[in-house]
Amino acid sequence: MRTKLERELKQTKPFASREEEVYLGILFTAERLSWGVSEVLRQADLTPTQYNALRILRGAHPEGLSCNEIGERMVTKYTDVTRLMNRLEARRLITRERDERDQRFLVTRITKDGLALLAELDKPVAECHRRQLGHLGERQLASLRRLLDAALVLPE
Amino acid sequence: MRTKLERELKQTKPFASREEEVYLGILFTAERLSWGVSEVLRQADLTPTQYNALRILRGAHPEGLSCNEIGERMVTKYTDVTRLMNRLEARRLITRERDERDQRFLVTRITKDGLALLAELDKPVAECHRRQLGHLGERQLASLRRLLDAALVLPE
DNA sequence: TGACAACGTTTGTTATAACAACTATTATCC
DNA sequence: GGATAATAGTTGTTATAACAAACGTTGTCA
Repeated sequence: MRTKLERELKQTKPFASREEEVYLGILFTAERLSWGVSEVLRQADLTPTQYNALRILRGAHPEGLSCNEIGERMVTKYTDVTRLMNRLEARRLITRERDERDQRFLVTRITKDGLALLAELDKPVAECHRRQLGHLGERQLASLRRLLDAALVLPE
Repeated sequence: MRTKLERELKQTKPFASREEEVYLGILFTAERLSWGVSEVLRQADLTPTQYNALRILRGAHPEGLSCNEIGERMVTKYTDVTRLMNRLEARRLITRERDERDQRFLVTRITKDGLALLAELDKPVAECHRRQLGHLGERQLASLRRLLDAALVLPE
């Protein structure tokens, strides 16, 4: 039987290889899932990138992080952290200050407003995930987690 | 033990839920995999989006497709097919002509040059996939394929 | 048959991602 | 200790993604 992926992509010819099919499956699923989350984030006027950065800063609260560190922890590696932070700072969701010991570093911290915004989103985001993936159940989610981890080849 | 995902994201706190972990796992894996392919495509000066569109047109050769149809078949749903095609047409990788029967439609077809460019890329792309996913082996690839398909909730 | 809706594509606008060049600060090493 | 490299962040530029409004063509229905 045709997979949902084939139907979605209106694929008429078979995939070139098993690897290619899985590759496209992962990309397509990622696209679908992140689209759902984007919808939720729109109510807070946040892009997925901005949300990701704020989540990272919440995880690093109250110590804060440098720009580079934020960029490296993001799901989609990000090069232009400066302007991303400019926008969040303009909305008072983060603050920035020079590191006393090493003036090159800029320590970025999430603000009370930022934390409050994230708190508002926690439930709707969790519900979105449950709606999109909850039907898989514990066993399949665990399998998927294990296989995705196996798929990740660490950079040499 | 910590997963590769946790290490990659330098995650210090546990994920909010199993669903969230899988969600981030899929997004991160997709990012990693597509980064590898982008590297390969760079040698042909093609973006992943352009490559995806050309692949679709090769699949629909020689009948061709309308703009909307191309946009809908793409892995990441695309809204601005017109300008994407403008760029490909400027490079003589596609041609466009009005449908005789219904002047609203614009039939887009891949050219010989476009087919030749794709043919050049077939082997390096396949090798990239094998490098990135081949180590999983048949069984795990099949499982992953099945689970990803199960994860896809079709739009109602 | 003529107004209106539906459809496919184009265009305008804005925001942001990607890349490289640049500035400022700290570390290294002779 | 001073030239040089390394590091952190900024800025400039270009290309493109996202969104909505507009345009032209075809279908529908009174």
